Formats: sequence, C-alpha cells, structure tokens
Amino acid sequence: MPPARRIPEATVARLPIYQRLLLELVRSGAATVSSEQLATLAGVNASKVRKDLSFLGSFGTRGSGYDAEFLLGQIDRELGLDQDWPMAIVGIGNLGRALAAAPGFSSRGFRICGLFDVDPSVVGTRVRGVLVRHVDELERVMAEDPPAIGVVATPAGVAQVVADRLVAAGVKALLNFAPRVLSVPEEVLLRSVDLSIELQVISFHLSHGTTAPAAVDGAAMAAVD
Amino acid sequence: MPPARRIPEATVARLPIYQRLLLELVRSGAATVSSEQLATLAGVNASKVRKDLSFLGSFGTRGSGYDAEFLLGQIDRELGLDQDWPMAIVGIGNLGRALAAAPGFSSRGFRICGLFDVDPSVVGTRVRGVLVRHVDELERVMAEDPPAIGVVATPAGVAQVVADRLVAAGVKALLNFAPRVLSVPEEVLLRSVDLSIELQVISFHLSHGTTAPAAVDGAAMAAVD
DNA sequence: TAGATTGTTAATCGATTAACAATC
DNA sequence: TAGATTGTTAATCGATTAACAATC
Repeated sequence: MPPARRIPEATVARLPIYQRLLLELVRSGAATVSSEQLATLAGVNASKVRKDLSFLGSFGTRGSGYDAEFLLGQIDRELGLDQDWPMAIVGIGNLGRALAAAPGFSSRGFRICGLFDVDPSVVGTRVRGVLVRHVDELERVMAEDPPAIGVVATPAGVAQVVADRLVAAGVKALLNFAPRVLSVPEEVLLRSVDLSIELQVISFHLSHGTTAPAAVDGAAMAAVD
Repeated sequence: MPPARRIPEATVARLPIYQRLLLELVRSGAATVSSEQLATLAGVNASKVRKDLSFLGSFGTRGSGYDAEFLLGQIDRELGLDQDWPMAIVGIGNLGRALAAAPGFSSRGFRICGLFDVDPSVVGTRVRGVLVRHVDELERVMAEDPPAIGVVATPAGVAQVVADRLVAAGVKALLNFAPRVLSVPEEVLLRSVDLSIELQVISFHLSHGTTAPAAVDGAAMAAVD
C-alpha cells in the first residue's frame, strides 16, 4: 500500500493539462511518452513534469518513459474523473449556456442534472437536451437529483443568495463565475473564476512592459469563513 | 522618485479584487478603509493586504487606514486601467458573446474593437452594438483599428491558427479560452483560462475529501517558445 | 497621552529547477 | 555494454504570515 501522498496544489492544477495531452497522445496511437515530450507539449519544464508525476507514484520506466495509457488511467483516477459528479448550473445567460454546452464540462463524470434561471424567456427552453427550470424549483429539483457541484453563473448581485441556496440544498463544492467574493461554510469547496481579473492582469503587464512570467495561472479569490 | 518596484505576480492577481471592493466602498461613501476591513471583504489575511499595498507605495495613515478614493486611484493607475486597451474577440459563440457583453470587460479601458466568427448565422449580427465580421476580414479590420489584446474563444481545433493570425496582426497580448496549450512568440503575453480545469481540480478535492486550501487560484497553462 | 493601524521584518512554507545517481 | 530516461536530491526562489516597532 503506497504511503498517503499529499499532492501539492500546483501539481493538482497541472494534472488536467497532462490528462488532456495524454488523451490526445493515446488516441493518436502513442504507446509511451517521455517527460521531455510531455513537457514540450504542456509548455513546462521536464523536471516539473517528473516531479508532478512522482507524486502519483513511480510508474515510469527508466530509459523509455511512461506507458501513455497507464499514466492516463492513473491521472484520471487521481483526479476523480472515473466518478460521477452531478452538477447544477444557476444562471443560463451566455456564460451559463457556454458552460452547459462545453465539451469538457458535459463529458466525463460532469453530468448536468439541473439548469436554473429566472428569465421567463429562458425557463422552459432546453440546453443540450436539459430543461431549464425556474430558480423557484431549485430545492425541489435538487432534492430529487442532488448535485455534488453547484455552478454560479448569475449576475454579481444575486450570486451570494444563489450560493447560499445551493449550499443549503447540499452541494459539496461551488464554482463561481460571478465577479464577487462569496462566503461559504468551510466544509464547502469554493473556486472562483473571474474573467475580468484576467484582463486586468494583462493590462498590468502591458502597461509595465513586463513580458510576464511565461503566462501562468488564473484569478485568485478566497472564501471568507 | 520612487524606486522601481517589482510587484510579485501573486500581488498583481489580487489587485483587481481590491480594486473592485474599493470601488464599491467609495460608491457607498466610505472615506477610509483599514487593511483589516479590506482583508475581511477579500477573504484574505490582513498582513497580506498590507504587504500587497506596500508594493505600490506607502499611502496608508497609521492609526486611521487608507484613503479609499486615493488608494483606488493608485491601484487603477498601477493596473493600467486608466489606459485604453482595444480588444478583439474571435469566436462569437456563447462564451465569446458572454465576454463581449460582460460589464467588467466592456467597461474601463477594455474597448471592443473587433468581433469575428465564421458562422454565417452569426456574421453580420451585432453584439452590444458591435458588428460581428467574418474572420476573413480580420487582418483588414485590425489594420484599421489595431487591438492590443486578442481574445481566443474558438473551438480548440482552430485556436492555434487564430492565435497566429492575431499575433501576426500585431496584438501585444492574448487571452485564451480554448482548452489547448498555445504557442506564441515570447514577446507576446499569453494568459489562458481553462474552465474544465477548474472542474477537474474540484473533482480532485471532492474525491480526496480534502477541504482544499480555502479555495485559491485558477488554471495553470504556459506558452511554449 | 492612549488607541489604532500601518509598514516592515524575519521566520516559514511551498514551488521550481538543475543536476545526477539509479536503472531500464 | 551504451544510451536514454526516470526519480530524487538539494539549492533556490517566491509567497505567506505573525509579530511588532513606528507613528498618526
């Protein structure tokens, strides 16, 4: 039995990139892949790739590299992609619709089990075959098919109340796209993506003439207890 | 003249959050704000707020805090939000439309100077008053009103060629939403937001029962030279 | 002066990377 | 054996945070 490995956050954030590249490599018939190849494709340092993969265990073979399919399987398992993650999206504007339709979202275990909005012209329509319901029905629908993940894609003004209702209805994690810092109980996992922060970081670097450290990472937000 | 301060990446990523909170505070009539207040609102440590702000200079007043309006002005200037950043978006699907319409995008200096798609049912329509043109016209339109920032909101399959054309047409920075690692010349700033990576990070933490470090940061991607 | 709050120091923690012994 | 490539070490760098002197 392997020791309980604690995987660094920075590594966790890169595993999905390796996962996608490996999927493409396997589909194109590659049997093995070296850390050098994977590094070039991912745009990172080969040392970093080896270090990242070493946290999952030692399944490389010195001299020839990693078995692509096996490595992919290990990463999938580590990321929990072999499990089912029912997901509800609140706010079916352009962004919510983009999320509902995104191949990377609906594929794998990220099954959409609920779409909610308040706009009468949207409620009752279908996105990718899933009926958009009124937010008033959120608790009832979620009780029938409880989502593990709640996605907040509403305007900022209602993001906190929507988050509160999703949490009360039992989601274990929230993915927030509203430009607002949300409060959730500490047992609920919260991640936030703020598209305008990305632009402002770009603005900073352009106005300072900094070439910027090779283009890393996204927005930072945190949960208040 | 202040010494040339190098502002840490982590600080740059938090400045937009402070900026937004200060804007709300100023609008609600607050004259001063303490690091403790700002920290609570941002969901971070007060030490971190003071350290972050200290990179911009020392404009706090011991005993009473920071002048909210002045601090906001300093952050705006530091982020380059007082400048004009014309922006072209390629790919006017749901995501591109969400970006074009996002208040945080179109406001401030992020002026949309070009929208491009290939779908005949989209080309010729208007989003927020801006005409969507065919990608064939990209070079011509961009020569007339050159964008500083190019946004890639296309399917993954064409993201690299679109990026190449935007770079060739002279953008100084790219913001990529396609789930693909892009290559750009090193003088071009590249940032990538991968929505499915966020979900996979959530999946990792849910399946490991890790409460996750208070919910920080976004996806990591890098440019290959 | 007394209370409040900044700005900075220093300790600590986490992430990156070059180098190289191990080994296929 | 010779060449290739991993897994790990150790040095370095960057970010976080508690603590507190400075000072309004």
